[in-house]
Amino acid sequence: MDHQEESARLRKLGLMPTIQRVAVLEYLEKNLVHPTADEVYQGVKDSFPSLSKATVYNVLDALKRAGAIRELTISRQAARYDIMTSPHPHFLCRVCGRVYDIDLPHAVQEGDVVDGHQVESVQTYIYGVCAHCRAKELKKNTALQVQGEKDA
Amino acid sequence: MDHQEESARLRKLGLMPTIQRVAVLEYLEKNLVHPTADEVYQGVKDSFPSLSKATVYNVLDALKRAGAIRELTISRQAARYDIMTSPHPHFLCRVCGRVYDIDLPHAVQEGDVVDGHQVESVQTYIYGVCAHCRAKELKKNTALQVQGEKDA
DNA sequence: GTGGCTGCAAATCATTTGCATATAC
DNA sequence: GTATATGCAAATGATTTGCAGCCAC
Repeated sequence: MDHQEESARLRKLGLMPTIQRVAVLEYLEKNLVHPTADEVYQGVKDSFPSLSKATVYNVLDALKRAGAIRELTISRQAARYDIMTSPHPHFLCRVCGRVYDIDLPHAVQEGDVVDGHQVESVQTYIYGVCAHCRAKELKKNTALQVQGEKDA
Repeated sequence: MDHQEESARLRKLGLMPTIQRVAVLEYLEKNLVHPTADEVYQGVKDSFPSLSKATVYNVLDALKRAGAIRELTISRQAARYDIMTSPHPHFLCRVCGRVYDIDLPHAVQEGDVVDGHQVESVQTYIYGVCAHCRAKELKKNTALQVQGEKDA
């Protein structure tokens, strides 16, 4: 795998294409599950053992300020990162902790003015139980109910 | 000031009406600027010097789980707290750091199901420059422009 | 060359935790 | 009296910072 594409992308963003930046960008392109800084670090370190976590934070910050990625504060515990695409809501499952992309428009758009405030970016975070975990809970409850009927 | 009202409210929420809980609830009712845990602590401590910050965190967590307040993760630095009202977006000014309430409906409502995911709560965070800071920047730019014209 | 980046370790700071004491009922 | 909450101090964990050495240009 050559990294020409990522290098060119970084140059266009006005960022020096260091090996670390290429590696982080590549990781984010291949892992669209909204990883935390630590997950990026763990993932990239495999193929790049000398990588420092401080560098991961530096790179993520540079990419964020260059507009290549978005930072999600959907969870209080740790920021998550997402390759920049058209703005869309995110869903955090309180059971499994996964973050899903939601394909809906925001009510407010970047560039709008609301109540006199200039809008530069928008994030919508939705919290609840995801389809996957709902199905599991349903199955468990059905099993319990069957058990209860046997007991009765 | 009696605290009968807050005590009754706490009881209804299923929470023991301790002095600390009454004080925190009262503070939140009077300070609708979305304070951080530390701001609540500093504010309440004035009239209640023995208060511990751990207790503030405990109380905020109890109120949150009882559904009396909402926790905002609009900023990565610290959570902010808001007396529970009908859901509405919040705006964080990157210049002054203030958080404003925005009177608009969410695209997704609590209780909805989106992509099979059960929605329990929704937060919309809007980032940019607030009306107040925009006005200030405009004034400064105008002054600079006038200065530039003098220089020319 | 040299300015910007990386890597390391230490510092920071919000939040959590353990536990002895105090309080609400 | 007992279960629950508080207060203190120490622990945790994400993020930041300082700084010496390294790399891209």
